[in-house]
Amino acid sequence: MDLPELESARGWPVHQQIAAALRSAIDAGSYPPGGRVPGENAIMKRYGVARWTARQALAELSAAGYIRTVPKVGTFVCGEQHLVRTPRRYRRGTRSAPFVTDARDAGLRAEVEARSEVVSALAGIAERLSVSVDTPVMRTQYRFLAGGRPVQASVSYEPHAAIAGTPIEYPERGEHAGAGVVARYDAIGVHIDHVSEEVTQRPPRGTEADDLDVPRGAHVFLIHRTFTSKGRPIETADIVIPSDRYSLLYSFPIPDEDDEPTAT
Amino acid sequence: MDLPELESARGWPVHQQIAAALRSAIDAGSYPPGGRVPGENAIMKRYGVARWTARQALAELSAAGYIRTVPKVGTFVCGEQHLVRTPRRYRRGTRSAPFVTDARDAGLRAEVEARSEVVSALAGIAERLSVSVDTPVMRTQYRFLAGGRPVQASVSYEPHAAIAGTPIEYPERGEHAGAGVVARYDAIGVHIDHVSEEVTQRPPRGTEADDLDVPRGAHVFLIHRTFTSKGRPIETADIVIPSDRYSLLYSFPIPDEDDEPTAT
DNA sequence: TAGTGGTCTAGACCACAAT
DNA sequence: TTGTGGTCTAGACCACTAC
Repeated sequence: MDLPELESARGWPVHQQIAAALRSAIDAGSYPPGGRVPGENAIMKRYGVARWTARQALAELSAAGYIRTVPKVGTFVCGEQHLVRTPRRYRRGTRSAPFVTDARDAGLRAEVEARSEVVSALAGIAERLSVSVDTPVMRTQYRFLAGGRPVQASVSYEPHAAIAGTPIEYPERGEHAGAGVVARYDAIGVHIDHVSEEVTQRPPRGTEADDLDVPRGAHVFLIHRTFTSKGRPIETADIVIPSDRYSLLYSFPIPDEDDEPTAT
Repeated sequence: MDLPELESARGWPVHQQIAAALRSAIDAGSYPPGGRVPGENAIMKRYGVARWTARQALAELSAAGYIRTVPKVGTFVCGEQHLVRTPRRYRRGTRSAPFVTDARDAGLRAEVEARSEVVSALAGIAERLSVSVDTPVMRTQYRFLAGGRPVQASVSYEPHAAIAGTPIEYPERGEHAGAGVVARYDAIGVHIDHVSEEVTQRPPRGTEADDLDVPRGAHVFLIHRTFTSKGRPIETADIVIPSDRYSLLYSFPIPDEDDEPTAT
């Protein structure tokens, strides 16, 4: 317990002072990555504060990705394992999905689970795919694991008519299983030439916190991705990524003045 | 006070039940956007819970962007004003900065404050600009307002040698004030052809919460952007954006197999 | 069995705004 | 003045984990 005293008796809230003390102790290396950090009870004793105060301090560091609190086990320093998601890898000719390459770059073993079924398009998806409501679409639910831990989940939608009876009908089966969307459609002669991704961010919902192992207070990225070929939507997906262990890297050319705008 | 009873007496934590009740009341339109929502004290009375429990319920909705709690004033439903940041607009030939166009699209008046000075490059910036430490760089601090409210802040760095004595030396002065980076450098014959943005996300730090008017529990996007010309870094910036009122839209072509990789 | 964090109660004082 | 949310105390019970 080498937490420093709280000096600054200014008007600062106590929980912020404690959070600052703990943060600098971690930065100084007093608590090595993966190691145990004083938990609620320890902080209550150390500083003579109530549980609420201790928890507020820990919640602040937890949201910032400094620590991770495991219910009934303890509180630990987060190692800085940082995966980078690289949509630039949506390039043609890559055999494996972009995710697999990203994970290997980080030195992690990658696994992908997928499960497909044909469903009727709801309004939102129908609009994104430019089809009418109730059109049959192939819905595929993915779960991506790196180093044994889940790091990404997504739900993909493709108009069924475009792939029915082709070798890529079921994304998780056959010769093209595990390939990225661009490579899969290349296999049936559909040349995907554009992607658009809308990035937002929010706390985990429903079972996302459990499924993706999102620590308390941390948020997830939500990406709405649509692939198009000559302006026509080919596939759209909702991608959920825990933001505490991922960053998103976008790298692309600056279009010239005379380029035509593309669909949103 | 038309909050429903809590039916589900299952093992669910009370604060989650209250949050769910309040959320559905908002979704159902019981509390119109901008209107007042039951605060901590009201929830304590309505459901007979302690302040901590009430606050946890409100914190959940606040982090999700449903409500905004203004200290000592009250708790209010967030209107869904959604700005879209569109780096696709880094196109050549646009007179005004991309931000201004984004804000106008949302029907808001845009203002930009900027302040420049020459400083010595610290290690991180020096690396991103491929210059040595202590090289003089022009640092510009921006603050962007839409409809009178701050919605974006950034710090930009450019090697001073490249712009010293040119009409674009001070980004906020002269004929090219208010132009985007691409247009400014076009003015001195430097053709920026590529941009890379790394997106992360975290709670607001220091004065960011106040400066950008980030509600309690909400997070900000942090973008590290670098413009390059023929692979050589021209400008790099750290951009901070409140994520509760912004989404990021990336739209770009899929490179072909034989394209060369670009610098990270 | 001892320790952990998760949840919750029942109070309290404060500064500030009056959406 | 009244009501608001911000902060805090001092307890409590629980389920689960680690040893």
